[in-house]
Amino acid sequence: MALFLSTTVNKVDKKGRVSVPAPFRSTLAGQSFAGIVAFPSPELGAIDACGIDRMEALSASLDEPDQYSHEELDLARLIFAQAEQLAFDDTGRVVLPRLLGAHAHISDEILFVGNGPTFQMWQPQRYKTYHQDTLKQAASKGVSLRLRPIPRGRNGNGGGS
Amino acid sequence: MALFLSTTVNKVDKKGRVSVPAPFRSTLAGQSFAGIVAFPSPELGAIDACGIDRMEALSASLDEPDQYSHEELDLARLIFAQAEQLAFDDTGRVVLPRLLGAHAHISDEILFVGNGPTFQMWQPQRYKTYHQDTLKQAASKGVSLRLRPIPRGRNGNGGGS
DNA sequence: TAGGATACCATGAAATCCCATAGTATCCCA
DNA sequence: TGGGATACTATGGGATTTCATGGTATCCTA
Repeated sequence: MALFLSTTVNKVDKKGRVSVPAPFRSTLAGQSFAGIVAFPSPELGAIDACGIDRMEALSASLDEPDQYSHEELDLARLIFAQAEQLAFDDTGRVVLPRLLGAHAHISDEILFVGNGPTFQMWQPQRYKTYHQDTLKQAASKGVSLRLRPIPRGRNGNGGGS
Repeated sequence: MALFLSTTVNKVDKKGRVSVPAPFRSTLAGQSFAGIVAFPSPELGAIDACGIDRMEALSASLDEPDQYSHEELDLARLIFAQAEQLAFDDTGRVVLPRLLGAHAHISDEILFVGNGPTFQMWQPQRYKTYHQDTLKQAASKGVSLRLRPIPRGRNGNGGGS
């Protein structure tokens, strides 16, 4: 299962090329398309991204009847329409399409941030304020995430001597 | 299920490498990633850590509908963003990222504390005062820990699982 | 043929691997 | 039960590989 962690700042060169962080690339290794799928984040001025597998899973689940509301279906269509498949070159870079870069106000620096099953790309400064706002929101509402759900892990660990 | 116990002080060398205590390593043996996942403890000046299985469980639960509030989702993303995957080298060491070390004020010594399903890393001196404060708090309020059935769901929530 | 895009090559810095060592705990055998 | 041998843990340093990044050449399209 794909798991994206950590935060990295990389450069955008004048051709629009960006190195996808190596750890992200290895969590994507083995998927049916060697690259990422990126689309504008619906609510934030950022770019959402994931591997092709997740998009295929989403696509499949859209065919299941009665799983989604009308609004969700509309949103899903929008996402598919705006999504781009960005292939890795042989050093692990992708070319950031103009439109996506513009949506996120990205010029010469780009911030990759892991979101668990997906990741995002931000203009570094804008992410910083978003990050702080999130903390403030959480504090003001008294929310704290104590990693509380422990849905039972997968196979029991084999280690236990 | 992973269980981390006991307390150990180890050294941080000038490359930032630290030996993860051997008992912790065997607790983690058999997980899908040979290493630890570490992220800044939100409130304490310390580092929280666990195995990849726990993060994957959290990640998977994020895709379950209606499990989390909007604020909780945002906060969970923040944790993923700040988390780092630290791989063991062949002698069982990991490299402590600068940012995490700075967050916990760790320079050349690091203290590993088992917390049950997770563990923490502290600057030894700071842990000492935290430890004492905790004891004082407990004493002044007459709190003592008794065993009781593991709560499955938190109160006020559907219960789930 | 011009323009944009893609593939190929080069490089410095940083992370990772590999080897070496000392101290400690454990085991084995008499 | 004592003593030596052995295995393992924690630590240090050097060598090698990987990563991110920049530039040049080639291709396709218009």
